[in-house]
Amino acid sequence: MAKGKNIARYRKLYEELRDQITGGMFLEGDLLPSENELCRQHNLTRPTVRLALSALVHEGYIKKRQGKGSIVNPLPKGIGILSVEGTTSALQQMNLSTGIIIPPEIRNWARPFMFPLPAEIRNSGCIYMERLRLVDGKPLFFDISHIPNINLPRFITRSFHNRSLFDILRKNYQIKVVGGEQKLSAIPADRRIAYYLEIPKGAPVLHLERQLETSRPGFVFFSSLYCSTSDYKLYGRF
Amino acid sequence: MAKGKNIARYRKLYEELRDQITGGMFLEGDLLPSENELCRQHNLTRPTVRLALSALVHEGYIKKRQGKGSIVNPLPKGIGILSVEGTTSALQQMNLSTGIIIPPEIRNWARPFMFPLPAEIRNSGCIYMERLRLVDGKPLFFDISHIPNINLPRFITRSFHNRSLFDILRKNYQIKVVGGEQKLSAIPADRRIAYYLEIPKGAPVLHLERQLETSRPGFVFFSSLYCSTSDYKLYGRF
DNA sequence: AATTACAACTTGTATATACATGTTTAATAA
DNA sequence: TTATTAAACATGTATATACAAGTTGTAATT
Repeated sequence: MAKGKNIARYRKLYEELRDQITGGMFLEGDLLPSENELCRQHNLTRPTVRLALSALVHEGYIKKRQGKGSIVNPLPKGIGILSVEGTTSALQQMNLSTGIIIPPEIRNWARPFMFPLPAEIRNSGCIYMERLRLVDGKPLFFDISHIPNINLPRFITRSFHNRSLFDILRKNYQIKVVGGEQKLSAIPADRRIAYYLEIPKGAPVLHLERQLETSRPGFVFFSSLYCSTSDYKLYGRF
Repeated sequence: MAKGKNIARYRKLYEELRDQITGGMFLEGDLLPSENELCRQHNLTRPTVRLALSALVHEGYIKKRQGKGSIVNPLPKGIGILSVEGTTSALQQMNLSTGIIIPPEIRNWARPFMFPLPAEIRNSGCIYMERLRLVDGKPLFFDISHIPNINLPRFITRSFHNRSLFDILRKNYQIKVVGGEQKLSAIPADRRIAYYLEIPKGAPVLHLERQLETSRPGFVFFSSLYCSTSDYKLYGRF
């Protein structure tokens, strides 16, 4: 498939600017080219350019000031996880590694599940995956993903090494996360969590359960995350 | 002042639809009037109507499906706190009450503060307030607000009873929260927190520190929240 | 009766244009 | 030199229009 052919022009501009920001081409406080300048550079009109910019605003990469311009926000110094963005994004300088505990495999959906499951999804297989995210060698997240096995060719064979699930879905399958629900709680670590996160049993742990809704109608997926926040706090822009 | 005069037309439509959704005029799964219908009803053009709708999408009130329409999302059944929306919003049916522990008062800013303070804010006074949010009589949140005392006439005398700080800022001062940062951790409850939340000392508690950025340039405010999640989980749409 | 094709309606994308309003800089006047 | 003014430029708001693409119900066809 001629990837990148039928993708909206505002979306391509969004991807380009986003890559430039996360890639360090712009630094905190820098101004993006003005809207009219972007129009000229990409041969677009202002409403189209503004579509791309408002997506960047929405996701916290930039802020806009009338009369001033589009100002690049600081990249999250902690672990960006609470906004719509995925775990690994925008973690340039931190030494983040990923340990695969259970590689992607097809399973049945657990019953009961953390969120009510639509019938189409419950009847499909579930791609199950367990990962441990380490920062500077110290385990920080224990991450369980549940993804409906619907029209995701070659998904299981892809490498998730230091790549966000969000990035893979967006770039390889044109599936964009457009929103979702999350449930958050502070719980004492059980034996298994304590073992993986290398903390005492019973220590406070953040538990985040998320249902991610996507631009593909009916396609939602799920994430369950246990975080040790004794050394690092969870950080997010929104 | 003739309030509601110089406010953008798309913003008034947004407020109207938002009130209708949170007020129960639309139920989960209902379709909003189509964009063209809203154009006719309010004598606007589609780009303007779409501005209002995209704000509702952004804040999780609706989702849109091409060819279908604008579909109303379920109102959060838990406590909506993680998205941009304030604490009290969208809690129609739950019996939420607010106990004022320390009513709004002028203080100096604490040093060190949870976020770095811009000079203009550090030199201004700080409106400090402590509240306890109870659901069905059970304390759930211990909420500390820090607001710069800059051009907020009559702020201290306003009633915060069952009103979200966000609503007050938006409707009385035309200050909209446009984003921010948050730091999240799971900590053991200290004596004071345990006392207010009526839980054992050392029980896991969610700690949420937020810096809220607004549509008024340079105006940010802060919130520090301690939540007991043993009975209710924190719930958010994003 | 079941299927197909189409029409009507929906949101998505994009252009072109205009004026309002906030910010910055440079020219001008005191 | 300092203060004021104006111009240039930034984003914000709004209109008008057009076509693409997804959804749904209906009418025609098999």
